[in-house]
Amino acid sequence: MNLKQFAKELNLSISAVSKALRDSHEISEKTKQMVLDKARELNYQVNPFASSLRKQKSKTIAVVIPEIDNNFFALAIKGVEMIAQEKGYHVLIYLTHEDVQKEVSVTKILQNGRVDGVMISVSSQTTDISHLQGLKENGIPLVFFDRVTEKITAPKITTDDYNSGIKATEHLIENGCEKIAFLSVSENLSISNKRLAGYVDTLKRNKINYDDKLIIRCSQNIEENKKILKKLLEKKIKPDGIFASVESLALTTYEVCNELNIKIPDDIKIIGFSNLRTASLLSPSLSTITQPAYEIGREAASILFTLIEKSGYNGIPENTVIKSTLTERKSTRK
Amino acid sequence: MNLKQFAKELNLSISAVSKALRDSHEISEKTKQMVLDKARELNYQVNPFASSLRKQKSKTIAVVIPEIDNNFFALAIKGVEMIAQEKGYHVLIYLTHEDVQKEVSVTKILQNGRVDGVMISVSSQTTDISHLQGLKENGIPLVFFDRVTEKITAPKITTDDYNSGIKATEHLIENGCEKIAFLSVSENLSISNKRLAGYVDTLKRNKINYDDKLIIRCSQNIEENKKILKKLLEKKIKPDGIFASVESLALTTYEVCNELNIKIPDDIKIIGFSNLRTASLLSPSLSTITQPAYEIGREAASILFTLIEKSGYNGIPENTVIKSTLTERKSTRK
DNA sequence: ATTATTTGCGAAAACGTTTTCGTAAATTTT
DNA sequence: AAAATTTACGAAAACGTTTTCGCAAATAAT
Repeated sequence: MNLKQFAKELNLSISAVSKALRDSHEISEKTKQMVLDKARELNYQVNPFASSLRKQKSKTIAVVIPEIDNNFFALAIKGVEMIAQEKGYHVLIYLTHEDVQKEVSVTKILQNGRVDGVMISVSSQTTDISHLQGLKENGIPLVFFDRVTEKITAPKITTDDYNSGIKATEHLIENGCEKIAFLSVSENLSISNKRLAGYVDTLKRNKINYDDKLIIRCSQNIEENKKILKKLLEKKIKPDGIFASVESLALTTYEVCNELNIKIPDDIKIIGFSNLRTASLLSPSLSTITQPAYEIGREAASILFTLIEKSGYNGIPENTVIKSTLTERKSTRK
Repeated sequence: MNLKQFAKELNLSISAVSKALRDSHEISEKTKQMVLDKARELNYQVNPFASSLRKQKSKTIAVVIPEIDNNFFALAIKGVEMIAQEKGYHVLIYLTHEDVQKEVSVTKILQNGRVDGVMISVSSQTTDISHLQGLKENGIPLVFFDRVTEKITAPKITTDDYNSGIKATEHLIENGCEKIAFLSVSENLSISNKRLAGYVDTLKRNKINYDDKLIIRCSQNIEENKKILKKLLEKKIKPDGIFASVESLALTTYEVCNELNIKIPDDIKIIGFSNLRTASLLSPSLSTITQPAYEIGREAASILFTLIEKSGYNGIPENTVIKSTLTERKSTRK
């Protein structure tokens, strides 16, 4: 069913029907009503491709994320989708699996106008950002969330990572830790580095000397990380505190401690970034820094939509920071 | 950058360039190479809307799910996205939040050809399925996964829910339970009913008399469920075993047991469907039926793509069942 | 050396909208 | 009552592809 047939049914012109459907003032109320009624009767839906082609607008955004089986990103998407649905937008999902190559190929594909805007949380391997610059050059609005990069000017929605790094480290120190390991995923991830900076500065302020053997670079692979952590925890001078900069690493630490029979929190205390509902049900319950993932998704989407709809509008802050919260549980108890 | 400008640069016709890009045999190898080189140089990308409009194909599928902050669905999407990326398809996500109305409006929107196919896991409130029938009538291939409905003919990918219901119930009985509650989310959800049927039949086979006060209908709301479960567990004749038919209910049970100081597994044993990585880290570790979510996503996507690409092909089974696995942990220990 | 066939390309017609512009008829203003 | 304006609609030109046809030139077959 297309406009041509539709128009014929009503003995109207294609343009009249089109205008009526878009509630144009050029069409009388009477015919508008007639058209609307007929549209309902025929279950007429405009062809999105014809419409997008003509209007040069897709009413679609893309969300590019490194992984989805991670409550943080799942919740962020939930937030995005909520706003998108309100605004009548469609949401395309692309997973990069932490692979820059995939990130590059995805952004290339998105340059052709398929989407009106892009939200991205960069992969942990991303250093060169020319592919993202490419999007901007093609006039496609871009918003970063959580995993941002300083190298490009665009709205960025994050949590207070530096501050959270401080809070987590202070929390461990207050509970008696003196030798705190920082588990990181990548040296070129802004969130990792900011959290690390908070950790380093807090050690300094507490006159604990910084030992770079305690900055543990982990990988994306759980089994590999287990090996790395086993090596760390089997040392005779093993750390007495662990600050996991991402959820997965906190869990891996738990698993390794179980295997090595290391008691949390007696032998070692753990705090980690996490959005797990089960944090409080773990054995022992896990002290966490929780990011407001859903709100981040909503906020990022809102900003993207104003970017799309009010091009030229200058009131959008480059950085939006939403605070995360520290929840103290048994894994850090004295 | 469009074909017209592109063609002018090479002093070729639009059609020649278009054909060259699609590797047509009508074009000589020499000019094909020239066109391909130029395409790379100019970073030419075909306009997806013009192409879709002309070809009546969108290279896009939709995934409609009730929620995303649930590891099962997150993993399923991961599987779908993997296959889609291999096949060069795009993936649109729609969340219904267990709301039929949203499901109906989403499927209406999808009827206009925006997507080449739809994958859906129906909301727990869905009973009338005319909106899904509508998709089929519009010639849009449809595949169900996990939450299927018998009322419509279409490929369905599920786990062996009936069998899993049996396994879980038997496991509880073997470990000494005699009064097993079944926590259900919805009376009109096939998975819920099949799991329930397995439970009922197993009780019968073990000569345990069935008590319909032990079939607990829960809601989507965590707080409400807490109230319901508290009421159940505060009874003097409270159950000695819980079979949670979805992940969220197992966790709520844990939370309520903590609040009421009921000891798992001594006072009550729990088994639940779940894809949580943290199942083994809970206190106590949770015995689970784990569904191969990722594989379900992959399989459902694969089937959808053959449906799309080989229309008329009859070799697709109406039902594909992928087994789930029972993992025994401490929450059901004797 | 003709005729038949193949090769390589271009013109033009879709695909289904949206939007500009033109223009009768209806209405308002002088 | 004539002129000016407004109202309500239609014709037609985009939007950027893909694909069918047509047709020269090149090659192959007689």
